[in-house]
Order: sequence, then structure tokens, then C-alpha cells
Amino acid sequence: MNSWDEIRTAYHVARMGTVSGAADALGVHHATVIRHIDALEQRLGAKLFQRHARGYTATEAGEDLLRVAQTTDDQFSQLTNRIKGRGAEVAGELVVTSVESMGPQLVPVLAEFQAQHPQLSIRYLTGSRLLRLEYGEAHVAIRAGNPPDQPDNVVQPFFRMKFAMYAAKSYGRRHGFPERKEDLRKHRFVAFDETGARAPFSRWLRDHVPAENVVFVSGDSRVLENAVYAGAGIGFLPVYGAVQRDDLVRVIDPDDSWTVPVWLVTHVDLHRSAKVQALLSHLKAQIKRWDVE
Amino acid sequence: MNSWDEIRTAYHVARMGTVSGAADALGVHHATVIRHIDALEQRLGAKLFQRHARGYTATEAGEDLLRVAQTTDDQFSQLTNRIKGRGAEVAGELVVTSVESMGPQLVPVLAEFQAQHPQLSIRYLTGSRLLRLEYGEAHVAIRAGNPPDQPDNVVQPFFRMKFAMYAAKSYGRRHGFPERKEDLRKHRFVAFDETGARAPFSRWLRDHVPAENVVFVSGDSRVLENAVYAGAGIGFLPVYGAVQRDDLVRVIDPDDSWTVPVWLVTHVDLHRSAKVQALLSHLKAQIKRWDVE
DNA sequence: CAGCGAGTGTTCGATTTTGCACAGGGTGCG
DNA sequence: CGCACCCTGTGCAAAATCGAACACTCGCTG
Repeated sequence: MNSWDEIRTAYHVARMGTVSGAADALGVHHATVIRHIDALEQRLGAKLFQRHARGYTATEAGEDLLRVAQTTDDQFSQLTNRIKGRGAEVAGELVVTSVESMGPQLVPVLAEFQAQHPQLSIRYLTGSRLLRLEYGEAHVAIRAGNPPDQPDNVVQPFFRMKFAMYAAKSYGRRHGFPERKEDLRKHRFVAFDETGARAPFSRWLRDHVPAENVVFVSGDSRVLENAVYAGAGIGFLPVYGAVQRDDLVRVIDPDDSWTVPVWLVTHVDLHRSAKVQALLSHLKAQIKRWDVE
Repeated sequence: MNSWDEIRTAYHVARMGTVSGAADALGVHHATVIRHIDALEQRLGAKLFQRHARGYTATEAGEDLLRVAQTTDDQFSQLTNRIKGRGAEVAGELVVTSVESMGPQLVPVLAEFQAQHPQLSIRYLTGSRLLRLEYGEAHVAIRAGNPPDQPDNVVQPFFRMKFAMYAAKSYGRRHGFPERKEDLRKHRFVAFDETGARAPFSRWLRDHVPAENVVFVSGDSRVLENAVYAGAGIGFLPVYGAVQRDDLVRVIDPDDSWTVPVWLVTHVDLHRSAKVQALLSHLKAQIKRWDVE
């Protein structure tokens, strides 16, 4: 069945009982209404209305159409109300994604945000696969490293994640802690499996430590964290997470060159919605939590 | 909400996932689809789809629309199936109207017809007010007297209703029965309250019987019938109904000049439908029942 | 890495749709 | 009984819509 507009026209004729009344209600000329009805009846091969001097009265088929189109009209107006109101309220679903290493920092913040908006359901997706905003897979993405440069995305700086070099106390009991820069050559390290050396501190490591001293390598940041905790070696950890553990010792203080910028990324189509804006402002309010030395 | 066609377009885009696919399904150019979506989104003030190089993926609002429009599509196709199939089968409602005096003859015939078509529901309307076919108030009308001459109505002769003059036996016991034409002047009569004398036999009565002998007058034919039954006077009754009562005596045999033609009238728009045709042929098959002397 | 296919988006001319003016007819009221 | 009003119906011009062609982007494959 094609041409839903003609059904809508017939619906108003059946409701009003006259072509002119329907034309007024639809905001079109009555000639248009007549043509729509004629076309629709011809396609259906049945008369929808009895024409007479006082107007159009619906036949059985016309009354059947009236009933169906009535509910359709109701459903469509409800739909438009939902869609129009959707942007205004913080409700529905909100999909957030980030690299998995940020989970421990993000989860409590997201939980707090959800508590402030009970109508909202949050999906926090982490994974090796980068969820793509332009396919609608996520509403807000938190990305680290170089500023993302997708044309349809709106990118804003979130905060700067400071890294320092840590070792577990258990490591110090076995190997001691390096006290001077030269001591580093005699220690063992854990590091990212990034031969491309994207993170700034992995380049630093390559420059200051012989490759054979890197004894534990993984692509998963949480694995590296746990390797440091277990005393497998010295490694870079985000300051925010490390200060909360008393089994760690800071070997080298944070350096500006190690800092990784973190970005808030949204698709341009969703950036204006109240839902996304509320989350963004909530996230930015939490920056100071993570701005520790 | 106006422009249901744009909703239909958006529905197909959400279903297909691409503009081109929706354009194929709709049989229009893909530029048209893009314009529809743009217009709809602008009116709604919300994005329905995320645009990317591989197609369009529905946002929350778009998926909401998909669900609503899906059911709408189903209901519309069911509706068109019903309407297209309606003419072919004898089902639904069938409104028949006639002058009320024909009820006793018509009701058993209509009941039999209904029994042959269980899907059909018959409304047999009688009333002083003439139901108008061109307003869709009835599908089939049974009219007596002069041939109806409405332009949009298709009229065909049904049968010729014979009248004769009857009196109740109780009347005969009190006043005797007229045996010769001259005796009529001494008897009492019941007659229609038609000063215009539409029925042919009421003109006959005026010519052969003094006005003061007409002692019972009514505009309701059933009242007149009962007046004859009660012995109030001699009166014209249809032969078909009178022969079934053994308390009546025929005073004068039917005369051709008293015969009233009866017509089957349908509106031209409904005349072709199987439902109406079935009733018409069924009615015509019953003529012989009423063709009694 | 270059070519190819699929898909989006935009512009311009053609076609369809729409609106306007007017004619015709029925109904009701004074 | 006539008149005024409301409704339907129809040609014609204007406007909005649609379709064809082209440019561009992305992802896949040999």
C-alpha cells in the first residue's frame, strides 16, 4: 500500500463528513481533497464515500478506514510527542564507551550520574574494538592520546591523565628501588606491547632503559597494572589510581611529558541533546578528583 | 502531525538501513528519500538517523518511529485487503428499507437470505421517513407506487402487488356482505388518509362510495389492516397477506387497476457489489410466493 | 595501492501536484 | 417562491516536488 497521505485525507473526510471541512482541517484546497479521494478509491477499486449535495458520507469501507486511520493518527501524534520531548529530558538510554583501563575511575562517576537521573539507563561499554560514534554505537566516547579527528565528531579536552613510575613494595624488598637515574639500567620493567610506542612514556622507556630489562609486556593495561602490583617490575601507572594503593612506592614523580590527554567525544547529531550535555557537565565536574599529584 | 508519507519513507529507511534501499523499496529516487528524511527531522527537531558512508542507522527516535510505523504498515495492508475483498464476498452489513406495510412479507425472505449468508448482518429499517439511498442510509430500498426517478439510483421492477377488497367475517355477521356493486353504497369502509389519493384503489373508492361511508381512516397501513380484521369496515388489502387469514371474506376480486407496482431501488455505487446483487436475485426468486390470486 | 562498487548528497530541468476561480446544484429560511 | 449559503466539481496557471546526472566518500579486493 503506497501513499499514506491519501489515507490521511480520506480519514479527515470521513471524520468531517464534507470535503470542504476536511480541506480546512488539512490546510489544503478542497480540490486536492477530491483528487486524493478519487485516486484512493480508484486504486482500491471500491467506493469509500457516497457523494451527495450535503457532503460525503462514508460507506462500510470508508468507516473501516476511519477506524484504522483514527488509531494511526493517535499513534503518530504520540510518537511525535515522544520524539520532540526526548531531547528535553534526561531519560532513556545513554551509551558511554572508553578504553577499558579507565573503568575503575569512570564507573563510580557514572553510577552517581545514574542515581541523579533515575529515568536513565546507562550502558558503559569497554572493549578492544573501538565503538564508532558515527554508526550510533555510542553516545559519548572517552578517548585517550592524540586528539581524535573525525569530521562529524565534536571533541573537547576532558582532563590530562598524569602518569608516574611505580613499583610494588614486594619488588623493592627483592630488588631495591632505583634512587638515581643511572640505577634504572639495573632494574626490570613492565611495559605496553606497543612497538609503535604511541604512549609518550613508552618512548621514554625505550630511550632510558635497555630493551632486555623490560621483562613483562602486555597489550592490556589492566594486566600491566596487576603485574606492577605483583612485583613483576617497575611500570607507569596513572597517578589517580596509584595513590590509593599503599603497597606501591613511587619511583619517579610525574613528568609533564608523560601526561596523556583525555578527550570527550560525541557525535555532532547527539551533542546538543540534554542527555549528553548533562553527562558531559557531570563528567567535567569530576575532573578535580583525578587531578592529584 | 502532517505528511504521513514522510513517516512512511523514514520507516523504510529504518528498515533497510540505507537510503538507496529504501528508495528501491518505495519506487522513488533516492534524492526524494533524503529530502523526506531531512524535512521530517527538521519538523520534529530531532535526528532520526545517524548518517555515515555505509548508510543510515536509526537513532533512538528512529527506532521508535520504526516500531510505530511497522504496526501502521501492517494495519494499512490489512485494511486494503479487507476493502478490496469486501466487494467479492457477501458479508458485513446490508441495510434494507421499505414502507412498513411490507414487513410481514419481507421479514421471512430476509431471514432466509441471512441464513444462507451467515457472515451477513441485515438491518431492515422501516419508518415513516424515507431513507435516502444517496446519503448511504440504505443499500437496497423497496418502494411502491410510481417508479422512483432519482438520477443516481438504479430502479428495476420487483413485482406487482395485487389488492382486493376484504371484510372480516365478524363484519358480515353484523352488516352482511355486499353482493352487487350497488350494495357498496350501504356499507362502511376503512381507507387511507390520502386526500391526494395516491394509491389507485383509493381513487376508485372515492368514485364508487360516498365519502360519509368511509368510517375509519388512517395513514398507517397496518392500522387499516387491523381495522378490517376487527370488523370496522370493508377495505383494500394485499391478496398475499389476506389469503392467509381465514377470518376474512373477499368482497371483490382483485382488479388490475388496483395493482400497485413495487420497485427495487439501489444506489448506482452499490448496485454492482456482490452483496447487493445476491440480495436482489434472492428477492426476485421469491416473487412467485406473492403471485397468488 | 589502485581500482571498483556501494552509498550519500547536491544541482537543475521536467513533471506532477496544488491552488485558484468559477460553474452547477441542493437545502433551508424568510 | 425566491434568495442566500454551502457544498461539490472542473479547467488552467503556478508552485512544489521529483528524477537524472554528477561529485564525493568509504571500504573492500586483487
